[in-house]
Amino acid sequence: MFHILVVEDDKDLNRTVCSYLNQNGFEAQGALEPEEAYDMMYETVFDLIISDIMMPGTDGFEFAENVRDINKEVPIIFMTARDDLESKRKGFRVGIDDYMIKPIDLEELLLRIEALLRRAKINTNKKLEIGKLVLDAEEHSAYLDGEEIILTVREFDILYKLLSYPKKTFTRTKLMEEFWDAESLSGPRTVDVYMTKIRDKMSACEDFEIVTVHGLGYKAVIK
Amino acid sequence: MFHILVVEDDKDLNRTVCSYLNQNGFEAQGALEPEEAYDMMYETVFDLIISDIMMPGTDGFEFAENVRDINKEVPIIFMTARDDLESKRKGFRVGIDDYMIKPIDLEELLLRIEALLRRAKINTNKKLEIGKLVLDAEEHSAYLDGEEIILTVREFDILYKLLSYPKKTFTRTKLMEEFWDAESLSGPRTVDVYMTKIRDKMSACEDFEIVTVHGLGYKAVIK
DNA sequence: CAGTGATTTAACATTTCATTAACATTTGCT
DNA sequence: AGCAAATGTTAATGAAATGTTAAATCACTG
Repeated sequence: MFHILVVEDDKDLNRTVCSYLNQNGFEAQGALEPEEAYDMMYETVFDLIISDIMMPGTDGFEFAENVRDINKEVPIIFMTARDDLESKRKGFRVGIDDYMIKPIDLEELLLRIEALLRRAKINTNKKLEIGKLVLDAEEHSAYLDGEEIILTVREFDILYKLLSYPKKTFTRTKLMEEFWDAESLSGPRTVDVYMTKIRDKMSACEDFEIVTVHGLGYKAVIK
Repeated sequence: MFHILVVEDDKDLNRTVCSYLNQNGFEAQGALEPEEAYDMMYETVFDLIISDIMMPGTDGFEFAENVRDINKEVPIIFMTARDDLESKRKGFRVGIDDYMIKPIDLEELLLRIEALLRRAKINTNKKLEIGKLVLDAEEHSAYLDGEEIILTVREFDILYKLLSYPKKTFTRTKLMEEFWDAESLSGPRTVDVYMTKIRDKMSACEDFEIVTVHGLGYKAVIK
């Protein structure tokens, strides 16, 4: 559910970190060099990036700056063999969020990832409870008052997103960027159809409402 | 100006950290024990808290939990002599954001504080507060005394603009350039209608006024 | 390859809101 | 005061956005 990008030219370390994260409930993907990372960022929206500093070609600082130009929000953790203050200073200056010295303690990395995601307000808590409604991101299922409500993957994703950020308006485009393949040619009106479906299926739920923001998009409002 | 609370029973270290932060543009205050810290939190709203783990009386974990009960948002950094994973785990579990091992490298502490504040700031919505009126740019919504006032996108945009630059006069043309499509052929009198609508919807708000600047345009004046 | 369910499109219904135009009022000026 | 121009106000209009439904398409499974 949470996508993490690991940029590290050491193949073994890369695989170790990725598989550890994958075993712990994340969707981690590895890139061996910044160029590969850029390509992957076209495909997937990552919730967090872990990057080495010393890499062939673009170094980690440059990479972090480029990432920041595109996305000011995504948390970045640097991983490095160097423990000199100048590197740290440079790293924090280009907008990283945390800094870990190799050898990496994987469990600590996990703790720091969770702390950062929590702070980035990305809910690591995989269950969302809104009154009598429970959304379980793990199971991709919804229960209203204990009774399961069958939602398709798209329906669930959209609803979960909206309810994760109550009152925040999402444009159709934003939602599609997030949940549809990049190459998808579906028109934005598709989203409208999903809203009708979600509203319909959730009509028995009194605890929130999907509100249309005319000219912008949709938002969930908790009552 | 950011307010930082340093909770550390070692008087020397406490003073060292505080004065270093104060020299670097922060308003740091020290508390020698959690009880003192609670008192200070009554007086001041802190933007960040740095806490030792081992302290007489309440320990750092308990302290962090208590702080979290009151304020779920404020970033917390732990500072400790211990470097055992169990402590880290416990710390991150009670909701801290970062963890530093003594002896503290002050410059690194500063970097981490800045990274955390930056992230905390990204997550604060751009809110405009004018007396009892709150405009939330993120939500595109207005609350007067807690009660939501429904505004259309245009109404909100215009009002937000005017209130962002109180007393500055905006011509109809300027406003239209900013919020209308470039190809829009709408006449400038359209803006007048919006002013009527905004004044109407905001009639219950005593804290500001939209003033007509005859021959020029409109401005917001805060009372 | 048929069948099931999810997704998308298309068409039509409905709602919202931007715009205009008409008329009322105010302002600035002589 | 008296006039013209600027602004205030209101309601009606229509274009654009959204809601809804059903049928078409796609993707997968047995």
